[in-house]
Amino acid sequence: MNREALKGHLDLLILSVLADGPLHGYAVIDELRTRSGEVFDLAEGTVYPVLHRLEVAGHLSSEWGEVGGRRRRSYRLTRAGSARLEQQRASWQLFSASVNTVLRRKPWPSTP
Amino acid sequence: MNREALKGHLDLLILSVLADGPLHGYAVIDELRTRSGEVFDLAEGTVYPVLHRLEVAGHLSSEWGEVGGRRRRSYRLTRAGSARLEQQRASWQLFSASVNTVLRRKPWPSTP
DNA sequence: GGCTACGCCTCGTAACGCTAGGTGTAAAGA
DNA sequence: TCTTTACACCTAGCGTTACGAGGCGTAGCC
Repeated sequence: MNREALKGHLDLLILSVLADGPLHGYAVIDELRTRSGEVFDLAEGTVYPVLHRLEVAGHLSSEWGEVGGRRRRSYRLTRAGSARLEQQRASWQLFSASVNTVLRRKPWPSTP
Repeated sequence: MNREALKGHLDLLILSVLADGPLHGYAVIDELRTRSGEVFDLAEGTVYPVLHRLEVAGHLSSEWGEVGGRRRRSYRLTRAGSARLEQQRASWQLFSASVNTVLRRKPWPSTP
């Protein structure tokens, strides 16, 4: 898979897994890996900055907790985050449909 | 549409339109805009460097010509370019399918 | 004569994902 | 006991990329 393929689509993926309930960062990575069938195996250095960015943007809210002696920061979608997710979904639909259209186009059949 | 959405997918699109026959740079832009229903309206500063990069990589070959007093550089897919296209296609299929899988996943239905 | 479309080019910038490095706890294995 | 692995967080810097802005030149139209 292309190294840059995720660019511009990562927010969508992360918002998407968080739409099914709050998760902490590490769990987001796990969830994405599992759901995608090991295709998306994201580095921590990839995911954490995104979570921070989304929180600053108001699309996520976070809450510190502790489980089994380990600090965790749990993220949940805000109302704005849900709206953002829907918008990103639509954006993805348009994008992928357009790519597929370009890909499917074949040259004119020979008309003898 | 996301500003970065194209990243990592642009080569695929360009190789794809060139698979249906040689085109010069300006025509590539036109073709992509038309095929995508105006969705992909790429800047020249985006496309020309990609064509150069793909040529250096051996995926395209170019030929200068003149039509109506205007210089044109026509690009055509090499054999390596065709192989690259197929590989990129497969890559896109995997990527988009994986994104869709992540998007479609819903929380477990309540089992009362 | 000026504007638009055609047709090519390059430099600089911003944004992004990721590598590499760091901190710390808990559990499992040697 | 010591070390490794998994969990869980963080950040600075790097490389790639698409794109904006600018430049060069021709043809055709108003």
